[in-house]
Amino acid sequence: VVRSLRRTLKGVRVTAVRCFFPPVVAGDLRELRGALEGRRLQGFRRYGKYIFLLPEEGTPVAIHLRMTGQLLMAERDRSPDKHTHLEADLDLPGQKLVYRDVRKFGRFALAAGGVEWFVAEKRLGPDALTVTPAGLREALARTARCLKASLLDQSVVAGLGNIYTDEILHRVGISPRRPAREVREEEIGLLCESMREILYAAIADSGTTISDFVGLEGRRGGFQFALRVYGRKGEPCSRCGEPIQRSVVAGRGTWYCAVCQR
DNA sequence: ACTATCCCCTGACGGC
DNA sequence: TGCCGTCAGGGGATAG
Repeated sequence: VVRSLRRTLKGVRVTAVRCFFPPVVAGDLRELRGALEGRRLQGFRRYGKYIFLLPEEGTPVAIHLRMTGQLLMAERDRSPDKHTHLEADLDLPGQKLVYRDVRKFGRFALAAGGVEWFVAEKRLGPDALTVTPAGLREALARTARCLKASLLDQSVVAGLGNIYTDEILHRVGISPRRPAREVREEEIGLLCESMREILYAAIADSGTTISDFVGLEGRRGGFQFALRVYGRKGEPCSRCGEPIQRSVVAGRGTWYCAVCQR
């Protein structure tokens, strides 16, 4: 999404912001409008699951899509549907930026002290694309939780959700139930590599669409067809052929191979 | 201090 | 056909 925002909206000015569902803005809507209206969007960043819009000389805007949030380019004269909660008019002829969210979990917030401040405030750990074994080792060593619960904890590593965590654990051959502190040194290195491999492959495929995710142009991702375990209960493991299992780990549906993952 | 659980919210789906 | 219960999951709040 951030890559698309850069291609489409770099240097574009926001001319007006309309909100149709106030809770989508965490904080004051007037302040959000103040941060965006009349300003050019000069940059876009991502940290973990957060997207940051960086207006010229202004306060960054943090966006979390949660489960079903969508940022979309739309025609200016198109009227908002029941799931559209926020719109930004742009100085692009005939276009606007739309935020839709069926389940209303997603949020816009002001990062008043800047991106780094926001990341610290939210207690986010190292980003999953740049985390080093040293950075992961410490967090895993001092917890009593299982590995899957730790990887889903955004203060341990920022950016992994349920789907990618299952895929990463299958790729490195570790059980989601393994106590985090019992993950060996060389396995921590493999975990870090695997995060990058899975996430970059998913990005190259424009994301994973189980139900709602679409990119800025409204197109579904393609990585759901490359998933090895998530949602594939009973299908043969891509590595050993044994049926994929499903159970609940860390309160989440969890798919894994009981033979390959120990 | 750390961990587990509940809750938000809507649509899809299964059972009757 | 329609009604009801359950499930999906990110993260904040709350309980233990």
